[in-house]
Amino acid sequence: MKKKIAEDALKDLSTEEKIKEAARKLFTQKGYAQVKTRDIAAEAGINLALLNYYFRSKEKLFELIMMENFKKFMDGISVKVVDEKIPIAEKLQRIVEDYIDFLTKHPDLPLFILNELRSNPSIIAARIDTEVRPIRSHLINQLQEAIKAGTIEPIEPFHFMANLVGLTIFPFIGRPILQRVINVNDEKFHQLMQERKKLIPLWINAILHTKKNLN
Amino acid sequence: MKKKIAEDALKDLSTEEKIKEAARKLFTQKGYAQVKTRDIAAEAGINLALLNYYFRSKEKLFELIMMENFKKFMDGISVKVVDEKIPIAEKLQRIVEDYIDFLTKHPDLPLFILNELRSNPSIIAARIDTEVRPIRSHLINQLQEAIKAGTIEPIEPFHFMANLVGLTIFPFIGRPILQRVINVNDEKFHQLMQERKKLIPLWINAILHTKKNLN
DNA sequence: GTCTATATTCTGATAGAC
DNA sequence: GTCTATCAGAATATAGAC
Repeated sequence: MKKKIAEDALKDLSTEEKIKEAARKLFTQKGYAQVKTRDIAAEAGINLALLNYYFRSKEKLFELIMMENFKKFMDGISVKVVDEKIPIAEKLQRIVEDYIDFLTKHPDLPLFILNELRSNPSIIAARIDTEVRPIRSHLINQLQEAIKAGTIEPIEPFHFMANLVGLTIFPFIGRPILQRVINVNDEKFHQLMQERKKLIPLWINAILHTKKNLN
Repeated sequence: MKKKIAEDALKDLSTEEKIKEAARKLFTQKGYAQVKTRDIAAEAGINLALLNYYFRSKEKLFELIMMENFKKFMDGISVKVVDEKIPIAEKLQRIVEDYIDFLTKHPDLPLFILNELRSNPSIIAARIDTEVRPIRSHLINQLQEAIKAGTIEPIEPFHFMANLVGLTIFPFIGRPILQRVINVNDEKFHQLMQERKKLIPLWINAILHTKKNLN
């Protein structure tokens, strides 16, 4: 029984939350400069003055959204990864699966983050050090142990990370161009992303067993 | 013998070219809305009025830059790929090598393109159809022939493209976060990108020989 | 808390002197 | 062709009534 929900998802929220949700949506989609305070007010279905009443300024509101987006983006990775002592191959499966689910729900986040990072590298620096580094260390340590044990071929941690993240995230940020070039509709796209949950770990595994015969 | 070049690379250019170069730099780095006409004038070392004198409006100037950027981005791929009848593995080496060289010279282009594509999908649609599709067709045809011949394992063209482009481009757009997470300096970064010229084709090859045993 | 009206600042574009 | 000064409109923020 489908009730009329979608008409305005903001209906049940407090005014403050309505503004925040409207701002989150627009800022994340378009970035700071493209979004006008009037757009946010219109999207939230409230008056322009209320934005300043609740959040003082456009800039403060944006900072709030940005911080929450960073947190969301980080949490997308960090769960379930650090503590457990399962083998790296299996761990990859979980990471990729979780992150593809996450990206399906929040497809605009990566580009938002990458743009912010370029124009504002310092803001996130501290967060990376405290939040991402531990995960990285854990994963990279496990990688290097496996290399030392001879289970996998030697690989630079940078390459490993770039491959893992690139294979997982890139289809989402390159989606418009990829879908047009390969001629794939939205349904097929999501089906392919589901496939990638299984395939990426397989591929990473293949990469980790490829002898690097440079020159 | 190093002459004092870098102080102002715009020095020898005509006023019109100075403005265009300044606009290219800023628009490509930050996007349309973030850049103010006054920023461009300052960067070019000229007066604000001259921007309108030469280019009529900010929008016209941006469109000019955008088109040139698209062309550059496309040309980065299209050369050398279509006509020749060399095997796909070898072709991949050339594509990846050329494109990494290209991205090293123009590291801001991918994010610029991806942002434009999201906010303005229609503009590029036609260009993709006329310019990228032929290359795609050629490469994908070759891929599917190899699959039919049993030379490589079956793979969705979408996955193949997403992997190829993702592995090549992503390190450049994710550079700020990757470098911080893995703790890699600029020199090392470029060294790693040189390595990837050889490694990515190797990895793609490994992927193309991985049996997809789903479920 | 919410609104309308208005003040203030920013930004793109032009007029007119040189 | 180049500059200074300025305008017109857009965009953010606030005052003040309800």
